[in-house]
Amino acid sequence: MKLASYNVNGINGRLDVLLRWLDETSPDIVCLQELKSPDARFPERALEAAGYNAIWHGQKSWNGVAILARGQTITETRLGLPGDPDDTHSRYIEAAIDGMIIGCLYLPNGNPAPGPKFDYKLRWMKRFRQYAAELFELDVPVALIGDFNVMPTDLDVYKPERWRDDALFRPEVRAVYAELLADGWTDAVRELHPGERIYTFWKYFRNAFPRDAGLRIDHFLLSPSLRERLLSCGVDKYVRGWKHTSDHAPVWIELAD
DNA sequence: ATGTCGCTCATTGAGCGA
Repeated sequence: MKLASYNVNGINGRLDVLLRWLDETSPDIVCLQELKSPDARFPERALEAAGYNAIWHGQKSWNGVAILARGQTITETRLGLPGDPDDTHSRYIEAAIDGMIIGCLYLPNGNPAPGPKFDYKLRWMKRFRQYAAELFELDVPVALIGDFNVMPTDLDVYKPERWRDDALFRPEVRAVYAELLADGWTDAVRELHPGERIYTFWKYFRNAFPRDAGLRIDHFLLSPSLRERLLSCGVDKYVRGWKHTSDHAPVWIELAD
């Protein structure tokens, strides 16, 4: 069973890229971020024609998350991250699929830091950690998947010294990510490849992709029972080289059935 | 500071967030 994460950076603007990738790689479950689409414009029929059921939480212009499943029932278990009724951003959606809980997240970027956007990011992360702990206690298989907008360590940045003050790499942010790991969650990609430079995002400007000036910010956090089933992982880096592509590449993990 | 995108509102370009 293959689970994937893909920040599409506009699901309607890049629908051709998404459909081509789905057709070529056939992941079983897909978490999408940055739909940049209101609910009414989510391309439900095109995805259905490609063989995928879907649930989504859209928003005009920004944010937006969705979960796709190929030939499997998706039972929505949550829309929106709990802990702040005033939070209007569409950044979390969750479902039960095939005996697992799949949480799909688009964590706030937080730039510029310091500032109100960075404060929101930190608050969101703390809410997320608290909620993740509740899921952890349920003792069911859980995967928390998406664009975390966090590089966990120096190994996850092409040039760490240039990113020290950025909201994706500041110590406060990495500390919360480290606390998630200390809580018992496993970073699936780092678990399988502890010493390897792996990137999932390359900026559009300054020729970042050809220079491989990348960041690893798209992650899979696994509960203990899913960690035991983890077989392999990868980044579909070639997709980042396609015309009209997102600034992220799809990332995937394979679990034993 | 810069760079390059998609989206929106409202006209062919500006502002925003990333």
